[in-house]
Amino acid sequence: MEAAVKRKRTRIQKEKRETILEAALEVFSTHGFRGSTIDQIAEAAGMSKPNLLYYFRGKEEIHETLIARLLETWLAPLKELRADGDPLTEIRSYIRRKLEMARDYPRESRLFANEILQGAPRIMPLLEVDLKNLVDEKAEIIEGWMRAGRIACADPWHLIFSIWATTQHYADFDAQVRAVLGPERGGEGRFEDAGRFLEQLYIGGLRPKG
Amino acid sequence: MEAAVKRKRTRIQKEKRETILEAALEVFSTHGFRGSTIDQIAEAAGMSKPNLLYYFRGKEEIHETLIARLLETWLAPLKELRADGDPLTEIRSYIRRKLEMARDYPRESRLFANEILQGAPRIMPLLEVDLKNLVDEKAEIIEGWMRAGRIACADPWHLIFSIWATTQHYADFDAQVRAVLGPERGGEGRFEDAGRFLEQLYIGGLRPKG
DNA sequence: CAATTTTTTGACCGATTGGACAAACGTTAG
DNA sequence: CTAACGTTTGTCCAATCGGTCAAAAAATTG
Repeated sequence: MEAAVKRKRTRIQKEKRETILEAALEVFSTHGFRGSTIDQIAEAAGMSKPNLLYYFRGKEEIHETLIARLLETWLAPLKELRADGDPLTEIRSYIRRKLEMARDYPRESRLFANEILQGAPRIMPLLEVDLKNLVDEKAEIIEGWMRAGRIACADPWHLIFSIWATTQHYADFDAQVRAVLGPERGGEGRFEDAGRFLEQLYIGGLRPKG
Repeated sequence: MEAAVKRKRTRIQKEKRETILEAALEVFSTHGFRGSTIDQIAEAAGMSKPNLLYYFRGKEEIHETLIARLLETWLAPLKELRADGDPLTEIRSYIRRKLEMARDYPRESRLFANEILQGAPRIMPLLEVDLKNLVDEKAEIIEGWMRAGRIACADPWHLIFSIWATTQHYADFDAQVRAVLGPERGGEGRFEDAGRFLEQLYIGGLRPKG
């Protein structure tokens, strides 16, 4: 209670909130926001609906908490791109990190994709500020490499978009990827195959001419 | 009525069904299946809910009709990939066609993305048969080009995935692309920029070594 | 014109939804 | 023990959902 400003949470509150968020991630990522019900989340979290609503004010607050926390995780790989590294190595590492995230955190990727797909109504401000600033900053770095002739010239923003697209594809469109590859080729090896392909594509496509 | 097998539709029925499908595409693509209501679709189509339900048996049937029709449109660009053409030209044309579809039919792309994101519950059989067969066939062609040394060797399935991902990204994640590019760079020119970038990436990445 | 068929609508229904609430339960400090 | 606190639950509610239905209104046909 208090003035709602003070964050005084008991141990149980912290634990239960985590349990709920974990369950909500599972449910939201597979059914979308409107497709998910509080009952579903409550059941997945192993508690009753009123009990869940004791820890979160409502469905919206759960979703907001999840998205806000997710954005940090999502920006992290790009933040690691360093201007003082070897360009091709830096880009290759970034692709690898993003692909690992698609493999290890597909639910987070799908939650994010769901939100963007529907116009990002709940996070547009964050995208326009935090994400845009980060991308602008890193695009600047990449552009510097290009001007120095260390990699081929290309639009750095669209380069970043293409890396997002190709890597997250394996999380967001997993159902389609599996369907097309079939049971044999669609196993766990698909991420290694994808990694090899993407590395070759980007190394070849970005190697400076000459 | 009749035996339901015979398709005897009056002029009004055909027109109204088209109006409904157009409205449903708009609504479904921005809110997903569960996020959309019949009332929303009816209002977007300019008619009452019972009137809409006079032309379609239910929400599910509208969605199914939409998806079935969409799949044809969606497979078409890949079908045009011809084994007897110049490899790099064929691939470049395919990328261009897909990018044009993302630009001109973003709602269709998002409808499809929504469905796949949630595990493709309604079209998995179609993916496993129609889509898989088509991709396998075209992957075979691409593999032939690679064996002949006409383009660099790479996994043809993942090559196709990457083309899907990078082109559809501009429709599915349009909100994010616009947010990052900002008002100036995010205008209509973004598709031309994307086209130039992707062409360079794939031409460079697939040019045979030597 | 009247008869018939197609189209449209207002009223309604059962099910599900997000959420409220008081009562009950459990735990711990005195 | 009791009082105070945090936690949990059963019950209930208003709103919304997909869908039905009978009857009105148009349109078509004779």
